[in-house]
Amino acid sequence: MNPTLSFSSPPPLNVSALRASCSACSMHQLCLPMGLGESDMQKLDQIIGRRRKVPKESLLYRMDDPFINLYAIRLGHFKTYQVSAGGEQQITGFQMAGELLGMDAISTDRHHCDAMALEDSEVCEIPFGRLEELFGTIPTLLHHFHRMMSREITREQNAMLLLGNMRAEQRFAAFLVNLASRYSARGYSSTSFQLRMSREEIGNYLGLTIESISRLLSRLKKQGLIRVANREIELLEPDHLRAMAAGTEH
Amino acid sequence: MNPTLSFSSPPPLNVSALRASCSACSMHQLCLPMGLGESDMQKLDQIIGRRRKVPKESLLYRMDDPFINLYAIRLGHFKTYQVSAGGEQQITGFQMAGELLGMDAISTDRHHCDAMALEDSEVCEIPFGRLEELFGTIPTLLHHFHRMMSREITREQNAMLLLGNMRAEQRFAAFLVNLASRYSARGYSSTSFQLRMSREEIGNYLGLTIESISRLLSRLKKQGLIRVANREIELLEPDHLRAMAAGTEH
DNA sequence: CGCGCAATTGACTGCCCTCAAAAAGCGTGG
DNA sequence: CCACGCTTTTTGAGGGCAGTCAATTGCGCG
Repeated sequence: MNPTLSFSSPPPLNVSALRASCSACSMHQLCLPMGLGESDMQKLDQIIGRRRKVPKESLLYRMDDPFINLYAIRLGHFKTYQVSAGGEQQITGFQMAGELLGMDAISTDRHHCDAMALEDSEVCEIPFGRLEELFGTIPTLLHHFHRMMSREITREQNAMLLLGNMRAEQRFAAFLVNLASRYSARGYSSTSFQLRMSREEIGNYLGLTIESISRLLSRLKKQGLIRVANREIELLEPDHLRAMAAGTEH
Repeated sequence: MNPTLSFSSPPPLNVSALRASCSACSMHQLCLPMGLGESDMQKLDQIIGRRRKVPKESLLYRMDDPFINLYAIRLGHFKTYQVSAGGEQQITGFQMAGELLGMDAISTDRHHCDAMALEDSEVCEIPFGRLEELFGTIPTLLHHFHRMMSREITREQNAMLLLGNMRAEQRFAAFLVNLASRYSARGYSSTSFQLRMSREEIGNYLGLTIESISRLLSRLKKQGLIRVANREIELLEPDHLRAMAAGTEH
């Protein structure tokens, strides 16, 4: 073999460079390693599994799959949904970069829902068993993990409030405002972004039909609160939308 | 002082007997100490704070209270509810003995909802800071805690499915079936129990009005699926109710 | 017995769903 | 570039499920 091939200089460092690295990841201020020092972050890097590309519309995991890994989203968007005994599906959340997938699987050691990529995406595998071992030596990591799980709980409580108490218009405004604040936290515009999900998926998540979503978009557009072109959306009156979401607009 | 007073034989053991004790608690197979050995359970006992009685209709904590303790329910029932910006309240769950309250507060260090006793109840205070210290030395405890948080997440995902996808009758059947299985897990009858909450509270939780709940009760009664007398309820056809909840009855 | 609150029942309304058709995107291939 | 087919979205008309409003009944308690 030709000794000039790069095969001949293989410090294991490169291997780990091919693997995921939290310190180099643009999401580390939002994701699991938030608040960790340099050395703790390296320990975390060592247990993080490979990066995995997840093409649009493919499943990261499906319900009842055995639970091995949590997944941190590096790039892209996902939806998680449950399928009821009667075959109906309910989307339980839309996730974006920096968020953690799979925490609902811990309780039964099997995934509790399907997770599908809404666009070509990329995740880091986090073997949960090894993560739990790390918790013993990095209390900061443990505490932040608890915050992330707790955050997931409050997120879903908010969704319950939305589904149980709000009228269609209010739900939709809350949905837009929620997306806006999450993009804002990631350094993107909070007033102008792309909807990564179809009208049908929005409707499913909000407990409404696709027709209702379409009508709501038309109405808000007519009222001058938003501008819409296909999946591109601009919030022209964020304050008004926030008030609408809070139910305090009148 | 009279040396015959019991003061003169004060092994600290008595003090801890006055405090909460997991090993002596009938709920320890369901609650936080599940699966712990004798010595680990004693370590847990040492950090558990006082028992606290919570009279009917009084608040264990309210939204925005600083987060100090988790609470394990020893006895009784609670409801947790959020109040939206518009002042509407949404019940996010009913909790019973062996369940943990307050996990939604970890993410922000403030409670995210109100927790009110539905009847005279009793809880154990669990100082969360000290619990986190224990996690480093009792991996079993940590793992079980994660399961309980994860369980809370799946519980709420199920509630989202219910609120987003089900018709009124299906929601109510799912509600009854859920209560039944939780009483069953606690060694009580799964077919005959007391509703600890009002019709109004049931309706609020299920995203329905009190009138709808009342009509549903009447209809299921007329169909011979249940027997009702005030808050006493008996499930006469649990299989049928399960099928109704699953949406597979026809 | 009478008061107050909770629950039930009935009549009617309205929000959102269902059904249906037209319009707009979007990828493919001529 | 346009034609074509397919999917997604929009728009319209009408219906139904659960909500609203209102009156009655039942139950606990002084």
